[in-house]
Amino acid sequence: MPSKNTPVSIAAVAMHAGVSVATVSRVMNGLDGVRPVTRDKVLASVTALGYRMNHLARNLRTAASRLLLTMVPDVGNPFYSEIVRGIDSVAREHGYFVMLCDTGADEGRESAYFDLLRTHRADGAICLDPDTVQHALANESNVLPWVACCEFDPAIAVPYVGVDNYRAAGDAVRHLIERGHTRIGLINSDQRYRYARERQRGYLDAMRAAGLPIHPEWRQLVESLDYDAGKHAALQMMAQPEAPSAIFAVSDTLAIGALSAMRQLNKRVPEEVAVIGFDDIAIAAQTWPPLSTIAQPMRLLGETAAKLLLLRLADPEAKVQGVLLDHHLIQRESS
Amino acid sequence: MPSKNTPVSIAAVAMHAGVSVATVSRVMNGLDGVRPVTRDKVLASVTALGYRMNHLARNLRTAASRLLLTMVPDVGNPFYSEIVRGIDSVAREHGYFVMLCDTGADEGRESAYFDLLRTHRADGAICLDPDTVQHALANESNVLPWVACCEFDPAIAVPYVGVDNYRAAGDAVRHLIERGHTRIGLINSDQRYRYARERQRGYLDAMRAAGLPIHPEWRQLVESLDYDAGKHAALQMMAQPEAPSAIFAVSDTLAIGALSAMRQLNKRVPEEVAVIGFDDIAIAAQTWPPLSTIAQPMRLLGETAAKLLLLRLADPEAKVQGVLLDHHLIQRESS
DNA sequence: TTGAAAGCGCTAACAG
DNA sequence: CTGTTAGCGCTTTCAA
Repeated sequence: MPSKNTPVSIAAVAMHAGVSVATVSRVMNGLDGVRPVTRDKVLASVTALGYRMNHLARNLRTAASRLLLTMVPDVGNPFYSEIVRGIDSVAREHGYFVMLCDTGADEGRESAYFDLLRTHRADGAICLDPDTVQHALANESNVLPWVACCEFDPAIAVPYVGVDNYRAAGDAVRHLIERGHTRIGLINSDQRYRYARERQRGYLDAMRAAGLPIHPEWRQLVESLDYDAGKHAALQMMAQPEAPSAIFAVSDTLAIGALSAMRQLNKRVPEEVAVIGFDDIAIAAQTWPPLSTIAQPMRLLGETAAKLLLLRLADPEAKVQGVLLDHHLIQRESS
Repeated sequence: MPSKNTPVSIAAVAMHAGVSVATVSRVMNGLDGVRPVTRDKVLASVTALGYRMNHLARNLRTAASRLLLTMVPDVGNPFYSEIVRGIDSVAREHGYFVMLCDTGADEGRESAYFDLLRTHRADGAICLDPDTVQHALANESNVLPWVACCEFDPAIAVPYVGVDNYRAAGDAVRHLIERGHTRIGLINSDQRYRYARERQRGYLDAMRAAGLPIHPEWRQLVESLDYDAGKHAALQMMAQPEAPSAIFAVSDTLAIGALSAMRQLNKRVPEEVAVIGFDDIAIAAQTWPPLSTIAQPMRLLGETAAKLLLLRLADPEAKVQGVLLDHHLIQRESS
């Protein structure tokens, strides 16, 4: 079976089978209205010639690529990869391929990727970038099919899925308070993210509601979500004269960095300082001590985002709603 | 500026500018042989109408999608995500988008993704799947442009990039031996991966070369590379009457799981049992104790793979070689 | 320097 | 049930 250099076209199959291209097309697309005998004849030619449809041509006709774009700020972050898995599974289930793009939360790069949508190389997009960069896409939201995942601004008319970050952060802080802490620090991330702003609001309000003191020095802002960033922030925070006895980090990666800082400082966790994270990524259960955290349903978040997008694709008119998923506290040994 | 529902085509621009579609095409592609006046006229119409080229149509003509496929066994594995970053950066530099696909190391899924190549929806592919599943693609290697990364079989005629797993594993074991260990265990992964088989060979030969005893019970095979798998394997290994005093895990994630197991067993690391991993993912420096490991140049691995593919795309005839990159030992506190 | 026209491989009316 | 035919939006000779 010589692998032909010239890819065989639908016309070649039609000729070989002694039918018209239309019939071949019908068979390839599983449309009915084709006599079994004819179908078999076509199928035989297909295998005989090793025919494979050129999707490019089909897409041009149908104006659909069956490709879904997923834009994430950082593919390396385990939080995002779990979400991506969720997206991928429902996309594949519906015959779509997903194209994963790492934007680095950069507006320019995101816009470049978004061009894939504008130029019909992708049918729809799921955006996990900061809501501040999402705003740039908001104008086109009515004409271009995209949905927001995790990050979203309810004010812009785009379907979204996420969690109630304000309440979740409050839950984390209230948990710390219940454990007897009064000096609670916050390691927060890039304020371009709405989740960061919301969680900070949750932290602040929970502290106030409990009548606890709020020290600006107990709040550290970091730019990236990697372990080192969390470590440095924690080190910084503990270097102060009156340091917190508990730390709430808005991401597990940051919290794990904080754990590492405590080790370096010879502070026992949770006896001397308690730590709680956010997300519940796989490694949170493996750290020392195992990390308490606010779990987000990552997989489901991704699946839901994909479903919302598919809905929007199926019916561009349908006004699809935003949806909030439940979080929950997982207490392990770090708090 | 009303966002038109009907996407404007090249014909619309031509009409608006009072030129032919051919001229518009020339301008869009930056070909010369167009009078500046004409060019400006066209450009003006382009912005006036908000024209964006339909790449689908262009691709059909040029038979190129500017899309590169990257097939990884598990997007959630931090080792792979760093490689993906490398691939992405050089691809983008050359005007390609990369489409990241999670195959789960499943032959069926990989084949489905590979269809994107066969049906012209992607120009080339980079495969990180087990060499055993790569074999299925080997027949088409001469006609379909793809390269292997990390996993590769030198026997099949496909460009590849990776490290010398045999020697690297030997280095890890020799390091443990130098630290005075004689009872060394191996946590190895799925034997469908050539790297797993090579590292095992490296382990075995290094042990033999040092005249050390080899106990089959000191070898644990796991199916997945997640933390839990490493933990269970380590637990299993330590449950034996004569347990190892050192463990070499073929992946950092596995090694981190082993660290977690030692904690549960109240074994001090490295005093009672030493642990060394492989890869040097970001979190390896943050564990307790910080993990010794064999570092792979992950980023460079990805960049090189992309470059090899680009080379193959530019000149399908050129016989591009396989390349091996250097690894190195990083000793931290777990050994 | 520009335009006319022929496809790229496929789908979808519309006929028969 | 099957075939004819007209495009999808673009690139690319070939002529003018």
